[in-house]
Amino acid sequence: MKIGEVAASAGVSVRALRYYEEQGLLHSERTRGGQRVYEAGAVGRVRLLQQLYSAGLTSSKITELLPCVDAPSEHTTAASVAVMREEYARLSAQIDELIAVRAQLGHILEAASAYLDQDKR
Amino acid sequence: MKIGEVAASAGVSVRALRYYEEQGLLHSERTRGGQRVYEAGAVGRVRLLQQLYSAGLTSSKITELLPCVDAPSEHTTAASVAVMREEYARLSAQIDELIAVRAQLGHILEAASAYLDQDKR
DNA sequence: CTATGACCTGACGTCAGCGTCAGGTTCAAA
DNA sequence: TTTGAACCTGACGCTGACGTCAGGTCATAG
Repeated sequence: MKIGEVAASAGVSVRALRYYEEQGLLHSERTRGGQRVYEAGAVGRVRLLQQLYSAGLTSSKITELLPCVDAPSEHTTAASVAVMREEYARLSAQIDELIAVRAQLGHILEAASAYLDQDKR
Repeated sequence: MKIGEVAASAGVSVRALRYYEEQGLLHSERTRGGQRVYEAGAVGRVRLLQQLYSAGLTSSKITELLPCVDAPSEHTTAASVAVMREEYARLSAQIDELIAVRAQLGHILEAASAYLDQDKR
């Protein structure tokens, strides 16, 4: 697969894919001419990256974690497990906070909707 | 209250408070000399802002929502309710995604921990 | 073989939410 | 009245994840 196809399939920009490679998060072969060629798994990999990014992880954190995902046996050190525990806790805290905010928004929404309904009568 | 006290109480920087004001999210009176003076409620307001920011809302979204929070009856329009519904949905989606990511991380962590334990024997 | 669309490598631009520095003013205690 | 901590307004700096433009190369359909 060429970079454009991967980008389209994964729903990201070509620039993003080059950026991921620059960060060491995505690997590619090259043609004689120097153009990037990806294995089929690349699309899934990119989707995973997107998920992790949108979960608030930074490139460097992902860099620390990916080796464990790729080869759990080879690169699992006490340090990487510690990083994962940290991120797990951070994620949990963030989730709780988001849920609290959503609940608040829910209350406000309810009141607002009721107000609008009443207004219509 | 002066800006330094509010900052300390709310656990944010003085710069952040000025920024919030610049964005129209936080109001203050002024002394004759031009220094900011806040009501007691400001600290809670700032905490709310922090929550919303950490929930991934941008200043402009918050700007759209705050009037509804402040005066639910006065500024509740169909448009603002629509914005709130959008944000509610976005939040829900984000929460689901985070939970999924956390679960993945959990699996990896489990495997990694097991591997380390086995290694020790 | 050639044309043209996709790809390449720099390298600078963007946007948000502040940090930080400069240079000057205000306030409250002593 | 003085002094020094806290405050003021610009205005530039920073970080991360890309967007975008320039100038050139590659690949493949016709």
